[in-house]
Amino acid sequence: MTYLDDLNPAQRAAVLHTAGPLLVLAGAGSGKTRVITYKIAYLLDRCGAEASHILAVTFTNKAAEEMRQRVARLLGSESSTVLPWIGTFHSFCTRLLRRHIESLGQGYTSDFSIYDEEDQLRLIRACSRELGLDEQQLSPRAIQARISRAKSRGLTPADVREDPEWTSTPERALMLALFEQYEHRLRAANALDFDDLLVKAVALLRQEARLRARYRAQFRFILVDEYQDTNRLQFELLLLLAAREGSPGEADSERHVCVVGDPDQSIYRWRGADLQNVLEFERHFPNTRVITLDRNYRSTKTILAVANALIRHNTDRKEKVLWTENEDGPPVGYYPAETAEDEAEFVVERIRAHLVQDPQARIAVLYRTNAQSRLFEEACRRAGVPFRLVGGFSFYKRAEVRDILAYVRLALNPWDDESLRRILNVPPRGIGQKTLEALEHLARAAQLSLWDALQVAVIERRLPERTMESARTFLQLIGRLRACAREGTIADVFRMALYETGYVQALRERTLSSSDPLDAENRLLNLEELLSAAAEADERGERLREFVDRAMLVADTDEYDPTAPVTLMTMHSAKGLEFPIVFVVGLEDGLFPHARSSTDREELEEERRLFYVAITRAQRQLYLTHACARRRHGRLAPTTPSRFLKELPRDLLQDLSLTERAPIDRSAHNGFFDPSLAPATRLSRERGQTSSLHPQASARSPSRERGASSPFREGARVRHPLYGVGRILAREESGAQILLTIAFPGIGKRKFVEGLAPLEIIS
DNA sequence: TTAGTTCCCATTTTT
DNA sequence: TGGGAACTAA
Ligand SMILES: Nc1ncnc2c1ncn2[C@@H]1O[C@H](COP(=O)(O)OP(=O)(O)OP(=O)(O)O)[C@@H](O)[C@H]1O
Repeated sequence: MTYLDDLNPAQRAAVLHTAGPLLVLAGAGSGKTRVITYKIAYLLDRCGAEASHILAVTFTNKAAEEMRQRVARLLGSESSTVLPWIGTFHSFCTRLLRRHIESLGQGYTSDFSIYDEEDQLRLIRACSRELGLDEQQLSPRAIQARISRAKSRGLTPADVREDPEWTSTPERALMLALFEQYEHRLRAANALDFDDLLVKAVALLRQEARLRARYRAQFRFILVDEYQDTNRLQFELLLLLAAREGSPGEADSERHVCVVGDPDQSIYRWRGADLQNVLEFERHFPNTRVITLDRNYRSTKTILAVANALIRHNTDRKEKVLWTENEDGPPVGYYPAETAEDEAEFVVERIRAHLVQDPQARIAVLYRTNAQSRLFEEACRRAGVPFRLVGGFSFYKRAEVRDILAYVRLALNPWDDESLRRILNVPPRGIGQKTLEALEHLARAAQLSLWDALQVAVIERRLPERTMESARTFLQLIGRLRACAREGTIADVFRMALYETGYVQALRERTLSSSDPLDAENRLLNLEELLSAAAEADERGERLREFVDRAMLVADTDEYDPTAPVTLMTMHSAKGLEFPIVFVVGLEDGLFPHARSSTDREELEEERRLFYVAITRAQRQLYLTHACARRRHGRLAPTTPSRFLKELPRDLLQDLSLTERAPIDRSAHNGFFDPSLAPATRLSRERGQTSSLHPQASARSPSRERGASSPFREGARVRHPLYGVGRILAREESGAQILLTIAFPGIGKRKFVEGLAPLEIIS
């Protein structure tokens, strides 16, 4: 009974309740995730449940992995228990469809490709061009968002004809045509976009009664975390797998569905998350037991009071107040910086102070948009504070990685026109725009895939002689890659996609003679990493398709490393995480709440919930900062503090600009000051902040200090994973970065960015 | 016809 | 700040 003692009575009740539907509604940090985790352990440990009977759904892959580890820890090392399937809805659907999509009878094969947002945008552009639409008028992004929202509600182009969001638009005929074309092309490409993964899984289970019965019998325990942000289709899936069907022979009483969520933390309605899933849960699952948890274990009383005060400003909610036995803790730090650069300096200086005090501290900097990360990255780099950046530049979303993946995806699915289009002339092989257009024309006329069109064009000699040669070589290349995909290891396939395609060769040439050798350098490194990832997957015994699926489904947040001392990420990515120290930055109207979500009341309330999520990530110390002036479109413009700040209790906030010695090194900012800053300076003076608050504008020379603290001195020997051992020839500043020129024997000189490149000092 | 360059745009959040 | 489209040189 040991681990059950870690739970309070309400939590324990939730864990012990294992028959029938259960809805756990609870505030931030009240132990919802803990309930799910413990319940899995309890089911395996005490209820004799088989791992295969349990389906646990989390919001991200990373959360899934963490949960798996926690469950394993609870069960103890002595148990060699197989763990249940824990993952996101999307990965669950992927698995289901890889196995059964052919029964759906819509022409898909189990080799279907998964199209992520980038693929979708390319496809939409292609459709747009084909229909002769004006891109200015209908931005591909907007179309993609709208199509996705419709699909996540389970709507088809036919349904959408009646939908107000669509019929009210002036371009509705065009939009509709585009939607239809998009769907048509996806199907022809044997490809599913993210929404399709859910759409088709629902269709499959709805249509195939036997399959449904089989999975209903298997997954007798279904647990869903972050339930408040599930969409319509995910709810449908839940209904199909777990709602009472009334067919005899089914032991519904033994069936258990447990969903946990917090309506105040619903921050994904903009992409179709539907709170109706929570509100109507009890209607769809009769005899639901509802348990609420309101004791917070995460944050100090102060932080919690601030969070509670904020969220009360939402009208569209059920009142619920969290409490805690934790100590009061320090006041929430508030710092209005003059400029966004100053804000970053302040935050990083504070981080440094915290890390000196407690090297184990885990600190998060949370912002509204990914673009805001840059200043904090630079400030960290300048100060020598190591950090992890989550999101924005996911490894598997980098262009070079996507290019190589496109080769592999094309090898796996010959109908995958988007992948083919992507790499047909990458690296340049003389099959350019005109040839592609000719091929597309042929494909359309003969109802062929682009791949088949290419083959036909070669066989029937429909291309100019020069192009013929390249096209033939290309066809053979993909043919070999395909054979390799069938028989070789994952690493073999990627090696072939890297080298035989000439991709690496082209990049190597660019490291020698191009405008941006550093960029080419970094790309080569990323590809090297991709190859290692492939080799690791081989070692785990993974299949090529699993590896590629995982690459397509990785989310930004999946890169989060819980042991990193400093993490930079969006507030959205921070959902479900916790940190002793949290900085919420950029609290300015227009940024947060974002200008595009400030007018509509519902959208504004979602922004407020987002702030609530951000605040409640903090365990001990919370900082709120903003800048009084910030560069936008390159121009420095004054800003207004976020309206949300006014909603927080004054007495719990401490204005650090009044008491704090400003840790800002003025000398570093000379270049930034220009006349347009004047209003902002005045603004901050009115707050009692004067330039005398910056007495530290000492002669501290940042570059010298950096030089002294860095181990990367000229003459030092370093090891690089790709090039081996070399010697540092030069170390120079270039903007915010420091460039190292390193000579490798037998290879030559290479340039790297200090702190970015995987360099290791050899003493 | 292709490849490289310049210019110009818009710019939230993400499974 | 970067990606994409239009433009231009080979
Ligand atoms: N009964 C308990 N005793 C001690 N600590 C607890 C207890 N319940 C939860 N905690 C701790 O409180 C913190 C928050 O728990 P958890 O992440 O499960 O909450 P949550 O409700 O999922 O949070 P959020 O909704 O903010 O994601 C964790 O650090 C967890 O270990």
